[in-house]
Amino acid sequence: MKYPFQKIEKKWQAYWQKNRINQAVFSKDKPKYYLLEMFPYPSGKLHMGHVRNYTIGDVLARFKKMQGYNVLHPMGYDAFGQPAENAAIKNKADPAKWTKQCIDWMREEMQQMGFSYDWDREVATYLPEYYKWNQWIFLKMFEKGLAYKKESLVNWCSSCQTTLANEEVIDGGCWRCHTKVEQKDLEQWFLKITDFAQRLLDDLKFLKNWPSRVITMQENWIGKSIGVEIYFRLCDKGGRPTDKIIPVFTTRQDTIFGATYIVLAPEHPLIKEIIKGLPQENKVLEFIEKVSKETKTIRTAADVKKEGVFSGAYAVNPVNNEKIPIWVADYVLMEYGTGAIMAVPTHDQRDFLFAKEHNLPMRIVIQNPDEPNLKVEDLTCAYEGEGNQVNSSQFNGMHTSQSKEKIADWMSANPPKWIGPASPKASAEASEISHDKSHGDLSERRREIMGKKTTHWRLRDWLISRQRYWGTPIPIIYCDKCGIVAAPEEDLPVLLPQKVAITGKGGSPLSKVEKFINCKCPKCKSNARRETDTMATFFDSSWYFLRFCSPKYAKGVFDKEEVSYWMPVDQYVGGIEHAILHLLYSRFFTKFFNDLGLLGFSEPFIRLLTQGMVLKEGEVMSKSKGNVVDPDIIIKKYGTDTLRLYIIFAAPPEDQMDWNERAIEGSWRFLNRVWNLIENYEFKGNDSSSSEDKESKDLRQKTHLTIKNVTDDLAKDFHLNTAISSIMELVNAIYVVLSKNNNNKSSDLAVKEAIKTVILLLAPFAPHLSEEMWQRIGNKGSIFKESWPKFDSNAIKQDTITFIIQVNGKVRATMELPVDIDEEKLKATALAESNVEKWVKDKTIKKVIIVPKKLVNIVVG
RNA sequence: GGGCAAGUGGUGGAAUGGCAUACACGAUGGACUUAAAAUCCAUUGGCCGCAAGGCUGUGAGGGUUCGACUCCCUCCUUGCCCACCA
Repeated sequence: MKYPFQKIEKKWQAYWQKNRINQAVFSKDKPKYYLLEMFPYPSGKLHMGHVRNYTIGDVLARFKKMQGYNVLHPMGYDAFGQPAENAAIKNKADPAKWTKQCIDWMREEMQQMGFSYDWDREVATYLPEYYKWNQWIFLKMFEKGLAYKKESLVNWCSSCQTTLANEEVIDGGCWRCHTKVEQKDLEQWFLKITDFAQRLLDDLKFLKNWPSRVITMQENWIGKSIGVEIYFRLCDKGGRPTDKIIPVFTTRQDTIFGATYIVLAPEHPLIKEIIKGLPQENKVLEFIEKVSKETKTIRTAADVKKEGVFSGAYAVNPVNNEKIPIWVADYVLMEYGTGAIMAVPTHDQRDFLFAKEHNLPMRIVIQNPDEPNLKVEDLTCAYEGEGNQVNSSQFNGMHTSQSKEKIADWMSANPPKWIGPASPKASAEASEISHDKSHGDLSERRREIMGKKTTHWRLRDWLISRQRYWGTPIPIIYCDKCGIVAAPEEDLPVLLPQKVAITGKGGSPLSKVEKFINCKCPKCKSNARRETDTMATFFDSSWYFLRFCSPKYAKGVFDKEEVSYWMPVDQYVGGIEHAILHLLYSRFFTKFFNDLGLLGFSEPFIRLLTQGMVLKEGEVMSKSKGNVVDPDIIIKKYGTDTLRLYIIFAAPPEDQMDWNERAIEGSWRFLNRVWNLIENYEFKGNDSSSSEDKESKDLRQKTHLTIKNVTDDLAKDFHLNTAISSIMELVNAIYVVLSKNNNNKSSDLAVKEAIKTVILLLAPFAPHLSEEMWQRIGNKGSIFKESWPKFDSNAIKQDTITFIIQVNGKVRATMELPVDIDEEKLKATALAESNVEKWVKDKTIKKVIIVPKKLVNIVVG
């Protein structure tokens, strides 16, 4: 008989809603458990990726609930963003209406999946009651100097007509539409995430329950390098050192004596000044012009030949007063370090290739201990390894493992070996060399030293301005008299105007809405203008997990007491694609709130599970490939529980899973087998007396072993797929007993216990079926009010064990023997076994290894 | 170029130092059926053998160990992340 999933699923979904089974109530009586899945972008339709993500989360949430935790399991919508705006342009619809419609559809689909969300806590980021707090947070950051406006080269997507954060540029393209990203000079709002770089890096060590690859990805992204900023001095046309300084950053200060030229990035602000009036001027300008036309992707492709030109100018190396030429080349990037490098062709492969190409001088300063007395003429590539210093003045003979530190200290503490004008004073001109304050503060730079130990970060400040309509308005006002002024807190939210013409072209749509733009300056009351950019939507999602704790709280961004109870999130489940973006931003926001004194912790997510993608025949499901499997169709055919079970069973949660239309039949068959356990078996009636026959005992043992295995799998390492295998094994064992006994009452008690256990263990995976069966075997109320079964250690205890008998490590027999058999007897029994005897006779027994309760290995020679 | 994963039957996968391939899909054979579907039963890594049993087998090669899918070294392959990062 097939189980009637249509009826059952509707029935229990209605029951859960009516009885508020999933409502999370603030209560300190029970331990809390906050389980969160990454909220979706409301596209209007759940795809298999969502189904997998939310099923994994739901299994864990329901399991924790049955274990007696007070579970918070909320859901919401990341509702601002370009897709809705683009859909609105396409359909000539209002993005707000469109978004609301999509949310309604998605909510219905999620309810149809039977996910145990507390729907009273639903949040949607496009609602003023939510984005008001985005604006509040922004103002707090502005107040603390963490939100600032700056003109700089930024990533620009011509297709999306907006700027992008560094984290949103993937392989040189826009993360949404893959259009090649251009560099544009624009004035934009940034968040100073770089102020948190050290803490974001250090605190990764607390995230013991995050996948190591996410940790590594974040480490790489933050990208700390420790080195030395070395101060080269620019020479005038007569070749004498001036007081202008060119700082270069290196992590290889041990090679400073081998620096034979300097290279500036083509965008370096000092170049034009350096080349003025020199014969090379035009050639250099032409080169800069040429490079500026290349996209970053082309320029940074690894196999491209390095190109460059001599600037005509020279600089002086502070450690030995050596005059070396300044080049301009495309292999040096303005974004990293100081935009200038010292080139050591003998010990850096890029410099080596460039020097060979342009016939630049080389000098060996590190000798490879395995290949000493290397000469420049013999080099076919740079030697980048460790070794002993040569040609390095007082450091000669020292190994790089020591010299690195020694040279850094020496440069930081000693004056440069200038010849020429006396120690130069800090000049305003010189401080313009640095293009970004985060790369080292020139005003503090001491000119009395050769260099300074410095740390550089790959992490850049977070660009949050978007020239789009569908987002949170940045609450800033521009006044001709007062400059940049924060919108007053009492005026929040600065509402996003309705009925705005959106074309997707020609800058921020809000800039054309006179009513929105024109306002009074909060300070001087004269006419002023509002900021027309909106916030990147990653801003919205960087704190939504906090809002869930008190979603309707009107007096502040969140209720401190509720947050201190529920937070941090105990288990977060989501896609690996957010390994950097969302997860880094959320960590940053949490630290910021912690600094404000609003939170008593600085990491938002204790445990993280990144689920794998759902593929079809090895390919990502996508509309363009036409290989999308619609969850709705599967649900209509097999029901939600089958879909949920299959998606968990098919692969471990972290791995990719390949959608297999046929394999889902197995899950469907299994649920029917479970259903038929009570259809075919007379469950009601008096329990017959417990029997001590072997069959009952074995089944009881299997039941309790299954409880142990499933509990471990769910609690420890997310082995959700094997949890289901264990339940399947138990069901198989029940059928074996039933078929043998033909409903013989002697094993009745054990069978009943086993069936009951199956229903309970299956509840997190197949909640509807379990509820129905639980009721049908005579229980009242929801199964989720039941406690998770506990195994009886006596039932698991075995009297006998199958010992493995090996001879020279090869299995020659297995023997069923008492657990507590003593070693001598075990040895004797094993040796007496006929097959073992065959392998042992005529040979000398060298050794017998006994592993208690497991095996005997007889080593013969 | 650097980093991190992973590599097991026809397929998804299990086993984290102790019986390799649990559980499931598929396949083959059988029962039931007029027939099919559904269901149930049996078999299912390869080779040898009537059988008992044996040999072989977890990407390749080496090592540690009484014993290695598991630990170590070298290499190959695939996936992901970062990348002219100085």
